Amino acid sequence: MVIARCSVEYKGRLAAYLPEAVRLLMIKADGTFLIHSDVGSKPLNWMTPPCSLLEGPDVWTVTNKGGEQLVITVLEVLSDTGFELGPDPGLMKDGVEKQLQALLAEQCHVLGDGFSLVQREYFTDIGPVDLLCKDGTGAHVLVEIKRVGEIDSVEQLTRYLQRVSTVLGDVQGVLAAQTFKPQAKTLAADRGITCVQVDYEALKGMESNVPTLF
Amino acid sequence: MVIARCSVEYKGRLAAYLPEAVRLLMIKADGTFLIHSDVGSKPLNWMTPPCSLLEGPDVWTVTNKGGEQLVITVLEVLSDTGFELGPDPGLMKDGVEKQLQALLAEQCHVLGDGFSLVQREYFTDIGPVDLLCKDGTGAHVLVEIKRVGEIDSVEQLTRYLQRVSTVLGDVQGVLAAQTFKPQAKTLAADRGITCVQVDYEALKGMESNVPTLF
DNA sequence: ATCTATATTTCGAGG
DNA sequence: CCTCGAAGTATAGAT
Repeated sequence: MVIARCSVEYKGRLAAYLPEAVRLLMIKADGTFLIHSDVGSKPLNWMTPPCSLLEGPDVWTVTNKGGEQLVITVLEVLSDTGFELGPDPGLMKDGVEKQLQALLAEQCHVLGDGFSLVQREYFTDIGPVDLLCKDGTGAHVLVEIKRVGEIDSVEQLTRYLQRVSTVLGDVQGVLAAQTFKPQAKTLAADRGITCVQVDYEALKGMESNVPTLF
Repeated sequence: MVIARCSVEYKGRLAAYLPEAVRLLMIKADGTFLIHSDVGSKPLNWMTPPCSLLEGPDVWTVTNKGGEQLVITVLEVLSDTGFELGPDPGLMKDGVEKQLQALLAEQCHVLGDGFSLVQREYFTDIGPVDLLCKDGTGAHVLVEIKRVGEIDSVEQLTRYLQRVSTVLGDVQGVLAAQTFKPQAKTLAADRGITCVQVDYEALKGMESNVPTLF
C-alpha cells in the first residue's frame, strides 16, 4: 500500500486520465491493482489480474493480457507499507434471489389463490422460468422471481409467456419481488401481468413454523 | 486505514457474515467504509455514506440512514494509519456511449446507405431515442447506440419502434454497437432490427480527417 | 429526493 | 473459454 502524489493514464477499452493528486495505490497479493481517492466506494481506476507491474523509478506500468495499460506517474511517495493478510474464508450471503426462489417454490400459495407448484426452473428454449404453477382453476401460471422488480423483469416474463403459450396454451404471468419500480408495475399492468410483493423474512419465518415430520 | 484480525456481520438488504481473518479496514474522508481482503477488485463488504461509525473497544458498528448495519468484531489490530489525501480532480473518460453517440450523429452514413440525421436524442413519452435518421429512400430509422449490444438493447429499441410507429408510421430499427452478444443478434434478427458493428477509433479518426473550417 | 440508464461494471454459474 | 444473469451492484444524469 502506497500513498503517493501521482497522475494516472488508462488506455484500454476506453481512455481515461487522472490529473496529479495524492492517492492510495493498493497492490493485492493476487495482482489486483487499485487506485483510491478518499471519497467514493469504488476505485478511481484499477487493473484486475492477471496483470504485470513494471516498477520504474518514476513511472509504474501495469499491463494485462488484453494489452490494456495503466501508467502511473509517481511524483512523490508519502508512505509505502506492506502486510501479509493470509487467506480469507470469504463472504457468506443469505437473502439472494436463489433463496427467495426456494422459499416461494415451497410456499407458492402466497402468490395467488389456490396456487400449487408444477415445476421449479421450468426450461424453455429461451431460458428457464423460475416457477411453473397452477392456479385455483387449474390454469398454468408462469412466475418470475426478482429481489427488485424492474422493467426488464417484465420484458423477460413477457418473452417466456409468449414462448410457453405455444406449448401450454393460455398462460398467466406473475412477477414476484420484494420491491417494485413504478415503471415495472405500469408495464406489468399493460401486459396483464400480476405483481406480487413478497416478504423474505416472513417467508423464512413461515418455513420454520412448518417443520418437516422427521 | 487499519489492518486487523476481525469478523464482520452485515444486516441490511440481505444478511452476510465474514468469519475471522486478517483484513484491511478503510475509512475514507467522506465516511465510506470498506473491508478488503488481499484478493479481488471489490471489497468483501462495505458501507456507503452517509453512515456513522460507533467505535467501541472490540466492536465497531457502522450504521447508515436506512438502518443497515455492519458490525465488525476487532480481535487484533496490526496497524492503524491515517493520511490526508486532499481533494481529487477526478477521472476524465473518453470512449463511453455518449461520445459514441456524438460521433455517430455526425457520421450516421456508416449506419446504412444514404443515412442522414434528423435528430439526436429524439424524445418519446417512454424515453429518448439515441438517433432519428432517414435512410436513402427517405424512410425514418430509429438508432439505438450501445457500447455492448445485448438482449435488453433490442427490447428497448423494440419499445421505441412500437411507440414511434404510431406517430411516424412505418419505421426501421438499427442497433449500433462496438460488440454484440449472440442472443442480441438473434433476437434483433427475429424483430427485423439491423445490427451494425461500429469502430470507435475509426470513427474518431474519420472525424479528425474532416476538420472544421475554422 | 427519486428514478433511469450506464458501466473498463464485477462476480459466479453453466455450457 | 465464452456467455449469461445477478448484484447490498455504484454512479451520474434527469425529473
